[in-house]
Amino acid sequence: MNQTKIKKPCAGMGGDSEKPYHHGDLQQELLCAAGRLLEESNVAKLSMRAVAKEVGVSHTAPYRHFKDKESLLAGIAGQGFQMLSAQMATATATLPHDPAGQILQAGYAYVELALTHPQCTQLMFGGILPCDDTYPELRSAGQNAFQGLKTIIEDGQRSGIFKAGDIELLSLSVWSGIHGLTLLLVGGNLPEILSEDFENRDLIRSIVRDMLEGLVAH
Amino acid sequence: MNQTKIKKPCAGMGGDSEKPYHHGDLQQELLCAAGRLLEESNVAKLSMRAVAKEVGVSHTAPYRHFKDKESLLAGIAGQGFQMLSAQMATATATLPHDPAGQILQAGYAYVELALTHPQCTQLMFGGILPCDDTYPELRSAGQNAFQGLKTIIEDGQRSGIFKAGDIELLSLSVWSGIHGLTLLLVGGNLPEILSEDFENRDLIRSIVRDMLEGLVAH
DNA sequence: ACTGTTATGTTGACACTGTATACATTTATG
DNA sequence: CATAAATGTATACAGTGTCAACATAACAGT
Repeated sequence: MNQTKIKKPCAGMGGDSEKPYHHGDLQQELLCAAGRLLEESNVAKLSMRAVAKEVGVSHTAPYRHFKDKESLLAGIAGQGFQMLSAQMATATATLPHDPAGQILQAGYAYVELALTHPQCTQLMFGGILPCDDTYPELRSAGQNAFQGLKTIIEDGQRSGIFKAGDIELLSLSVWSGIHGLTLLLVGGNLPEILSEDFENRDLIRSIVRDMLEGLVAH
Repeated sequence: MNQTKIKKPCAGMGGDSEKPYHHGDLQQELLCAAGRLLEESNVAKLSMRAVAKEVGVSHTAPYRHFKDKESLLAGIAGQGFQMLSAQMATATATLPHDPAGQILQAGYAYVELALTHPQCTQLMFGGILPCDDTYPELRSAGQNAFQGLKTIIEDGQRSGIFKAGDIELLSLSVWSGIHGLTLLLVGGNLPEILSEDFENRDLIRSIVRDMLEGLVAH
């Protein structure tokens, strides 16, 4: 058998100088494979043993890197939060002096990332992972993403575009709107709700416009 | 053994005239017990066998009433959607001619119901149940709840309080905002995000105000 | 270079899960 | 009362998470 062991580092993160132990970075490979399998079905059907098999190790090998299944799931969610805050940052950076435009761009990014990894999104916000401080990485990652939004709001207030008010509360309004639309889309709850079929970007644009202008008539 | 078989119908729905078979309405009792157990942990840890034991039947008895575990979960979610649309209806009814107030009341009701049954809420919107038409009851229930919101918006437009525009899109804006806040609260994602501790009702009021007035300065 | 310690991977076992099948019992219906 | 349908039980099996015992590879210190 001329089948040599292939090392695919799977996601960036490392040059090939370090491959400290038997396999090259099994931990990362497990996370990656688990994320892939997760999207192929759903969190309830993801099994530790299937992940191990996918990577080609014994069914208990993952336990050297993750205390239990929940811990592996937390790792996947952590990756998701990192991607989220990265996406939000680049979306914001594209329109340096247009807070309203930044919100729209962030909305696009948020929704599109979530729709690319719907099961991961559900995992990040879906209450399977405990809310307490069991996995501190998760909290800090979420906080990081929110910080970007606060900065947008603050900029908008300084330049007189946005109304005055508690920055965190205003940011929460925006976050809630985008987050709610995103989870309705990801959960597939919109077809049952909207009689017409809209493009996702149209929905986002509509919601962002309403958020900016408000509902009341002038 | 003077231990007679106790019939507890558990949730309204029936007079005691009909108790068609061996147990009195095992289906409903299973749903009820499952909902209870669900809230005690989370959907990943809810087991069919535990539900059966809780009700006091053999571990295969539930399969006479639910095709599989997913079907039982769908039943729980269905109950949740019914409660939701009922709550929304009564919340709306309390302030007959005040669309803005109705939105606020509906928001209170939405959030508070969700926080009373957090795991059920996650189940309703969490992507464990399939999005397609496998469980039609779910879709119709969700549609029903959304209909109430559309009526509020329509009333508000007719009385000149709300701006003109596609009713479904405007309703979606409101729904998204409330839904997003709700799921952030239920998922425990807010403590990691807000530096200060707010009362839930304060958050809802703040978001509803922002939705009505908009973000832009006048 | 040898040794022991640590990090990592494997094998085997166990209790528990979802669920199919075969059987038993109760109720409804003729 | 007999028979069919509805409902509950007993048993069995493959798949799951995870623990304990063992194996090996990398490293640290002599």
